[in-house]
Amino acid sequence: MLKKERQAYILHRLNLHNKVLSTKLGADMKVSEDTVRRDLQELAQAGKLIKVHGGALSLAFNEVQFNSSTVYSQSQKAIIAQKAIGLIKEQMYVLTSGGTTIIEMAKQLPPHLKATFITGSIPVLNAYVSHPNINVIVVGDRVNKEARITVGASAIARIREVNADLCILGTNAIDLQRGITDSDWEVVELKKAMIAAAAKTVCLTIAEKLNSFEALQVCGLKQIDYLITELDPGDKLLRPYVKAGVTVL
Amino acid sequence: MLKKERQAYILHRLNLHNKVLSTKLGADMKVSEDTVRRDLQELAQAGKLIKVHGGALSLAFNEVQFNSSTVYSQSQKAIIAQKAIGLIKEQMYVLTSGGTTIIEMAKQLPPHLKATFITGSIPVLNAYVSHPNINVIVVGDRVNKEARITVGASAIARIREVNADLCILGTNAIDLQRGITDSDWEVVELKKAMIAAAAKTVCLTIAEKLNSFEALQVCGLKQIDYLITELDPGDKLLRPYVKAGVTVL
DNA sequence: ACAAAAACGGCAAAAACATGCAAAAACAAA
DNA sequence: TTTGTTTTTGCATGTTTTTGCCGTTTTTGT
Repeated sequence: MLKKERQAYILHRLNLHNKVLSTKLGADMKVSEDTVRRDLQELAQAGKLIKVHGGALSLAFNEVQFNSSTVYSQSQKAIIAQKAIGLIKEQMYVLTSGGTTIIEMAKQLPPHLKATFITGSIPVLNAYVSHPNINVIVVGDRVNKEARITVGASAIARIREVNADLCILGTNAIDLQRGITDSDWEVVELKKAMIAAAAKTVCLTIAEKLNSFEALQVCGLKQIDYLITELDPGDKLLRPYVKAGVTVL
Repeated sequence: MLKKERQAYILHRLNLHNKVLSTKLGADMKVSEDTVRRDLQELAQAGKLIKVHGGALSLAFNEVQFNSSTVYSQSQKAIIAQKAIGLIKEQMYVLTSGGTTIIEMAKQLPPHLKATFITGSIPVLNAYVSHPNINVIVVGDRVNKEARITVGASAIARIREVNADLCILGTNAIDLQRGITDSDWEVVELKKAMIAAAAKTVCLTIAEKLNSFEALQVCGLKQIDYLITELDPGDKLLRPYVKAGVTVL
């Protein structure tokens, strides 16, 4: 096997799997690991891949994984937030859960907007109260320290009394079969109540969380009216959700 | 699994769920917990996450706004806070209003203290939720933007349901004839309810506000069990209050 | 205050790496 | 073709990195 051939093969494998192992390459190409190592070294020098201990990683892998600065997916979440804000009309009553995406949305609410927001999440609350025009209603009850959200029977009872126009949920995991799922029982109960109390349910999630799931179901896909991700609505990742009857924005 | 891959996976999981556990990561990636711990250590060093006992937290979660801006009479309020904390015993239920003095108290609560605090004040709430052991109950209702406290019929109804041991009030004005007075009608209503719902009422105020009054009465002096200022209890400024039957600390 | 869980630090085995070297192969020029 | 030079490759050697293990210390929850 020629040197150029070998290196082409390495890049080929790299495109396929995003990673290669020196040992495996050596075995597959029937050359010594030293040779492979030298090849990897050259390719790394040429900027064709990223050399790591034990093998190499594709450049694409690195971009995807490490392009985030301080706040992960900040820009994606900003896009999602803007789309969600588009659904909120003047004088609406909006129920919102917690989560960084919701916080991002709260921060970006246009200053002139007059609407009423209802939440039990402390961090979201903090974002809302600095807005000049919106009304804020707090759902009271015991505070769940991990999620920093009010949970409990009273919170759920209060939410049941609400007739909101929108319920906007930050989502931990969403999946075609299982719908929205979460890991905290108390939070799940709360979200269920919020969905029941609103005319329309909006689900915010970064594309990464699509097709993942956790232990407890919040609701099925059918109960979701809008799904918002940072992707273009026509993206092929979203197609199954469109087929399932969800409006994707 | 390569080291970089592992670390990318950790960040991935972290940004998905805002927290990771060393044990779970070790099991999922089929490496020892020591390896995970070392990975977390490196990532923490690089500022990609926040290492905590048992795992790590995402940077995004850490965004809490504690504006430690110049609080008026900070040192006096710290003294008052300490005296007030002396009244709080284990397992007590404590109703608190808002105000910078109460916030100061909340920040200084000893870490081991196990008690339940009930409040409708957003800034106070923020201080409470970062305490490791106390339970926090939020009184829900509409948020009064000026006072950053929940107000309204529902809030008052919820407070009426409470049987607290202590009601600790930050005070705007106190006076021998008029007792505690305030300027915001909604806040006054709320404070009245809080006093009624607790066995003992504690009034916190800096000496400056002694012998001043505002338009609306919260309660008379007789309803106050403890008066706490930064002054020595024997100070002559406080003597009239002692005579009126208030316990001055 | 106590028991369990987690973190720390050192250790050692294994894997991966770097380096030097020599044989083999490829190449260039006579 | 022959000869000398360069490149490539595999191997031996010693070094570094990585990783799991283990005993000790720290932290945590009850």
